Amino acid sequence: MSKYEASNSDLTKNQTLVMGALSNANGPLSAYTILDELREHGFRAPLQVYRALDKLVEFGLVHRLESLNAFVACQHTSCGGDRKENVLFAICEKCGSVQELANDRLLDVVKSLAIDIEFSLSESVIELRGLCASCKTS
Amino acid sequence: MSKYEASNSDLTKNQTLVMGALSNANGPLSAYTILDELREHGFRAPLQVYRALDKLVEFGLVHRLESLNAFVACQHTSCGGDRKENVLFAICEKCGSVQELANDRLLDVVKSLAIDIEFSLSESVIELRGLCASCKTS
DNA sequence: GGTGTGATGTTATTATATTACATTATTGCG
DNA sequence: CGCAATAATGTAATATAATAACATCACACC
Repeated sequence: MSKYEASNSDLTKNQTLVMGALSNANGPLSAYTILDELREHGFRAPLQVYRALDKLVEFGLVHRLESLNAFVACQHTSCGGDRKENVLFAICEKCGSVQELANDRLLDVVKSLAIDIEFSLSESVIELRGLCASCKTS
Repeated sequence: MSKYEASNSDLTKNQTLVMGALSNANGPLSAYTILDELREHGFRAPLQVYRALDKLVEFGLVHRLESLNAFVACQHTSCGGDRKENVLFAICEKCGSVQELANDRLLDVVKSLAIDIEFSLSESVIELRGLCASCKTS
């Protein structure tokens, strides 16, 4: 199995459980929140969660939010391809919702900036903090 | 003292010590690394470091790197002004060096993107990962 | 001199993540 | 099939990062 061909049906038992927890959630979850939710399914230790998360992130099915130390299910209809690293997030500081975006213009600017400073770019962490559309008005 | 007027001479004893540790370092330091370096100066507990860091970040003299859980001295000749949040970082995954940048074009794109999705932007976390110019060639 | 505010000290605790090692499951191949 | 290699899992312990709670100290200001 190529690392780009992983689909939900290929996932192992633990990966499926973690993916399910993240898919059911309406926002990002911490590893320990996932652990607590999965105790009823036999999870006992953080490592069971972290190992599953590592693989899910590798498959592109889950993203790690660096500024939250949390994880969120990919919102693209088909992630796991070459756009895996080309995403950014708008994180609402009021309701905690996360909107995942892929913006070519922004990523082009990032890439050209990297070239300008002779930086060999492997990944961009872009996380916008603020208020989402609905929290902004309420 | 306005929060924009803080200079090194205004800093308290602990803030000065933490600022010194970060200024001497050639790259980012974790709060606990700072703690260890400052034990000889009487530091005993993490909170002494975190409280100083909170203020230094507020003053714009130090930036927090979200993807590293670490802190770095501001590299601008004069930070602490209105550009405080308008910076991004290129983090070398080989040597650990961090280059701080202020790029208007990138930040304009971020702002217009936020407008597009009706997101009220308060802060942008932009951290590029890859290889710096010198590590790239060696 | 008393009062308010900010800084500091200290202990304990919570939150996040990894190391180390043993075991089990699955895959691929002769 | 039987075996070896690889991947996944289980478990305990530990490392790392950050905060809570509470007491005390320093100092400006009236």
